[in-house]
Amino acid sequence: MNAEDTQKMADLLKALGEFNRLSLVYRLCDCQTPQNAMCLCDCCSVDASVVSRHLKVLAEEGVVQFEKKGREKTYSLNKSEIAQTLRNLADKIEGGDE
Amino acid sequence: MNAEDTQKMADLLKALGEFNRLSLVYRLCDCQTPQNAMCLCDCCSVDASVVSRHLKVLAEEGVVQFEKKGREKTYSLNKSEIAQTLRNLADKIEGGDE
DNA sequence: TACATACTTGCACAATTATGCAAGCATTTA
DNA sequence: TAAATGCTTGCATAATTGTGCAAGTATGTA
Repeated sequence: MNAEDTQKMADLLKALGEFNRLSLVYRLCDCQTPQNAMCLCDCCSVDASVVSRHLKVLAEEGVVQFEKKGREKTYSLNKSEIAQTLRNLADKIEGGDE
Repeated sequence: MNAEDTQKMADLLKALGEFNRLSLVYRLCDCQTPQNAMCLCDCCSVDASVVSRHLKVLAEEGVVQFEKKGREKTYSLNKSEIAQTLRNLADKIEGGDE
């Protein structure tokens, strides 16, 4: 495993490894439709600006994607991509590629 | 998902989400036998004291386990447990439990 | 006993991070 | 146009984190 890929994986895990960000991810798990940021604010008891920044981190790491709709931004999980990445890590840890 | 479980999962992901710690995990992936800390030092270019502290974090989160052997400590990955936890997260994200 | 090896711990420090508040921008509505 | 809504950004701050060095402990060896 080269350093670049290791860093990328670490960055993803770090993005997921914060309480409020993970809460946002869990919240999005339960939504069938994309949600705007104000709606997502409900799941963590922090300022809206904080939620905005956490969503930005998640978007930068490819965990969520968003669409701009008027003055709203609607977010959804990149479910299959993130799930696949986590499963690949699980496989590697369990020794599936040796 | 309750707050306690969310925090626990976030703590695990945070433990994995740092470059040198993830490097240690990857290194242990490739070892068939438990490795001592000095050997593990090779995979990250930081002081031995730093490796010691990272291994402590990984042990606290249950990522690795160790055995004391004389003046050495030999570390190994909790492969199946961590792999299972990551797969559960992947399943949840992909919506497998709805 | 003296020394070497394997690790841990205390201290200091720089860098990063999470946060709230206030002010900003963009868009929609009255 | 004025006001409301949804979100972002700048600033300040407290807390956390990663790191190296030096000194410590514990165990093995000469």
